[in-house]
Amino acid sequence: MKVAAIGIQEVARAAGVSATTVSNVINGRDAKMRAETRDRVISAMKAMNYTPNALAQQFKSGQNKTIGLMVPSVASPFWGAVAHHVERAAHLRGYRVLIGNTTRDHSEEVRYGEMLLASGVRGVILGSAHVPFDHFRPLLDRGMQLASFGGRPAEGNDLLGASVSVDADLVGRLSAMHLLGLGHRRIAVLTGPIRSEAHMQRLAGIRSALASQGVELGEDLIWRAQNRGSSDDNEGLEQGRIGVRELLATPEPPTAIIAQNDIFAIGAYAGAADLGFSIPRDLSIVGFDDILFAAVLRPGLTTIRQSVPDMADGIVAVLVNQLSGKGDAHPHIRSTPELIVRGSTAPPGAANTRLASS
Amino acid sequence: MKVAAIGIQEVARAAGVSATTVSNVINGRDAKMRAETRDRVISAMKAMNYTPNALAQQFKSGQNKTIGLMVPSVASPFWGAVAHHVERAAHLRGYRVLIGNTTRDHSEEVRYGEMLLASGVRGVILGSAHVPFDHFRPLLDRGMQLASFGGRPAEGNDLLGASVSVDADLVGRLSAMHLLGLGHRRIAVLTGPIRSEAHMQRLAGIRSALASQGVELGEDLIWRAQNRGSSDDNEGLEQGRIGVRELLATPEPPTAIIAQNDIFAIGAYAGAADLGFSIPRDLSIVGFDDILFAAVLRPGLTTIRQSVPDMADGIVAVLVNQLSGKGDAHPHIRSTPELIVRGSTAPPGAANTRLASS
DNA sequence: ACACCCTTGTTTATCGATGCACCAAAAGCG
DNA sequence: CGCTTTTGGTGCATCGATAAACAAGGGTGT
Repeated sequence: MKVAAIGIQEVARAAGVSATTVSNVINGRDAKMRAETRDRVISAMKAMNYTPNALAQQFKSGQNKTIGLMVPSVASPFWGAVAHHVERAAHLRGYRVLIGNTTRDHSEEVRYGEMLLASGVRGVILGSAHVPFDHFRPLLDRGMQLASFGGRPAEGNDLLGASVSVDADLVGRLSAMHLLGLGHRRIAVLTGPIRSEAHMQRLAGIRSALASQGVELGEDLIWRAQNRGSSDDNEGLEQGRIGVRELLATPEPPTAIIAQNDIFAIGAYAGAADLGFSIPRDLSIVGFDDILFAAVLRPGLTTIRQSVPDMADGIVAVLVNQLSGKGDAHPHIRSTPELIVRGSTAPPGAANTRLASS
Repeated sequence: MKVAAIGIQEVARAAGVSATTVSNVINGRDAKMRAETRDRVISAMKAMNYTPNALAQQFKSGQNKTIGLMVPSVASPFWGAVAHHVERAAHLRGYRVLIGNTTRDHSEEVRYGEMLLASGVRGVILGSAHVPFDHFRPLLDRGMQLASFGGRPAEGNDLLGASVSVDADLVGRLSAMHLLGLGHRRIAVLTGPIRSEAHMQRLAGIRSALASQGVELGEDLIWRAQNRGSSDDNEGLEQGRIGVRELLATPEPPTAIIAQNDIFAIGAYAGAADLGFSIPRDLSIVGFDDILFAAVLRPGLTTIRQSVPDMADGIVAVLVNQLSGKGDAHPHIRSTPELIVRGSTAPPGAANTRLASS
């Protein structure tokens, strides 16, 4: 069963030096030996096809070149893309990525965090930050570095090592301004049960943009999904569908909808179609994230893009930096959102005439 | 910098026993001690909030409760879903999952495999199996177990520890039979550059189903994407779009298309729309995988579902079994595909009359 | 009464890489 | 020439958990 492991000892023997010298070669401490000796060791390593046992290195150093990534679900297009780019960025820096689907469940998050800590992982990137982070405090006390992708809570800043997020207020403004510019006045918001800081800020951005045109966002125009158990982020599809149907069934339905994200927006497409509403003629929809499918839908989804590759690379860079001890205290990377106009938004049309049908 | 680690020694001291006894408690060797002693140790562990250092355990045993997962890209809806369910299944069995995006590149696969091996990972699940597997032989020789998700090459069976795949021949048959049943006779195939065994079998299934009705699948009706560099599995979208346009621009365009997977199929929706073809009136489309979006598209995508949760759970179960030394030699799990009929397929319509427009 | 075994532990060696203390030989130096 | 310093290494302890070998006390069969 046991595989014949080629260790540093065997290499040392083959090269006629001590294990320490081989170790020095591996770690590039060239000043510690003659060039001739180093070459001899290197060729011995090559000949034996030797790779240092990473497990032993990590064990000895206590440092683990691995970062943990917690996302609601990698099956979600958005978080899947995040995972992809985080892995790429980490790989580039010699780090591995352990992935965990936590379905936004606090106890899952903690369990997974414990496992990571026990495995020597000291840096974790947290997708979809929850407010508050208090359940992570025990982990942090034991030396874990926490980085957040997509939000930083107003309170509990001290818990977070680093974070990257899009300017949520601006996201809200961009979506609202775009719709206002098209002439919409009755604008609804379709959102999930998540109450993160980012969500609040986005809502605030929407509100202030609307207010600048004298439009108010009444509570009746905010549809919030109920939280139901296994939030694997794809149920947004169904929630968006339900939400838009309820919004459109009101006496005075909105002419435009700002969706929590593209998944909700795509659900909204289906919900609107269920009621015979045509997009964008009867209803304009703005999403968020710009997932791959946004461009392929018919009509194309107007959405606010967050640059996942940049954000992923940024947060990984900062986290890796911190893990090697040279980071700032609490860096925050702010990414700029971008409005992508496609076919799902247009000036308000004949929505009122269609109302009777429902 | 160094975090005060609570080790087995500290617990032993606190409980007034030896480290070995604590180890025995951890590993449930209850017969080795009195119940009273065990309880004392357990409460000491609780009091000190002790977790065994997984790194040390792995280092000692050489066994690593981690499995590697190589997929073309987790950003792809299908592989994202696979990653999700593999992670769940592994987590359930106490395993972690290291993820790697290999973009179907051989040297990336090998590099990642080397990294895994150095980290003590002995079991790897390979998404989208490439033929042949020879580049993995050096890894296998050093004790790595390879499992394949989605295909098993005809040759090189000995390299593969385990595999799970859908009955590809049946997939082909199901798609073709469905279209034949609707009355289609001119059926095209839209496929990527990948030449895996599964693809061959699927094509064979299509061919034999068509042949049973006296229909032939000419080479002019098989559109193959060119391979271009970074195959991150989402370019299928663009490829499907291009492919369908080329197919529809021929003198005698097909009335139905079988796409390599749902991504290609969605691309085909866009391509058909580009040319003014309406689905399913002018063109029927059958996909493969049944990704989440298949149900949300307008019209819904008729597709062949592979049960990702079952397959993921199956392959993880087998692999974990093998890693603990009690597995069969080369088990293969075969999953049954299922035809999901939605709105993208219908009897052939007025396609010929539209032909002039292009 | 003596050999033998079972229970309930303890001591010791080990996995592979690494940091620290140490040391022999060569080189500099007044 | 006797002294220190530099060069180019070697040997040993160590990280935390664990398997193997061993031991002390008590019962048991003959």
